[in-house]
Amino acid sequence: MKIATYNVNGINSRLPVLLRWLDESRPDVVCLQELKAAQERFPRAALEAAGYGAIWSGQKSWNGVAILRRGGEPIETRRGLPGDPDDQQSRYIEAAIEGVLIGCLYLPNGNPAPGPKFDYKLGWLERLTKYGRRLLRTGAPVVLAGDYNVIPTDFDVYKPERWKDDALFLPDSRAAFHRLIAQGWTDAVRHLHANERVYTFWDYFRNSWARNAGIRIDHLLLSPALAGRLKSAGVDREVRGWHKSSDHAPTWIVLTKTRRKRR
DNA sequence: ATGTCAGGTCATACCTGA
Repeated sequence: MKIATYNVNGINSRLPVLLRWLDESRPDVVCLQELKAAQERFPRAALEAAGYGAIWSGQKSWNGVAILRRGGEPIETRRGLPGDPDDQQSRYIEAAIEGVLIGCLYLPNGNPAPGPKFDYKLGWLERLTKYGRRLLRTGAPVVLAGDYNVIPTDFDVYKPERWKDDALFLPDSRAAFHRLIAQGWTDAVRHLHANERVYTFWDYFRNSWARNAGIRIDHLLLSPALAGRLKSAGVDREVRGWHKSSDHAPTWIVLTKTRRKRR
């Protein structure tokens, strides 16, 4: 089973890129972030024609998350992260697909820091950590996939000095992310590519893509029940170079099938 | 400090968020 996460940065304006990538990469499950589309403006028909069922949580102008499933409909298990009933931003949606619980998240950017946006980011990360503990206690196979807006280490950024005051790289953000990981999650891409430079985002400024001035902020975290099934992981970085591409590239894992029980 | 996008609007020129 191939599971991908992709911050599309506007699903309607990037639709040709998304459809081309789905056709070429054929993931079984896709977590999308930054739809930037109201609920009724989600391109359901185009995705259905491409062979994908979908659930989504839209929002006008900003945010928005979706889960796609090839050849069927995802079974929705949750929408919205618990812990703050006043949070109106569409940043979390979850589904059960072929025995795996798929959490799709778009963590707040948090800039400028310090400030209310940074506080919101740290609060969101704390809520995610609390919820993550709940998920782990169930013992279920879980993937938490999405745009975390956190650069975990110096090795995940082309030039750490440039990002030292950024909300994606500040010590508070990294410490909170590492507390989440320390619960027992496996950072799938880093686990299989421990000594490789891997980036998932290249911003539109400063010719970043051509210079490979990237950062790694899109992550797939696996619960212990799933870590043993991790077969491969990677980034479809060429997609970032396509015409009218998002500033992120699709990031994916492949899980081995569950072994059939003997009778 | 700069720079590039997309969405949105008291719209064809700015603002915001990223």
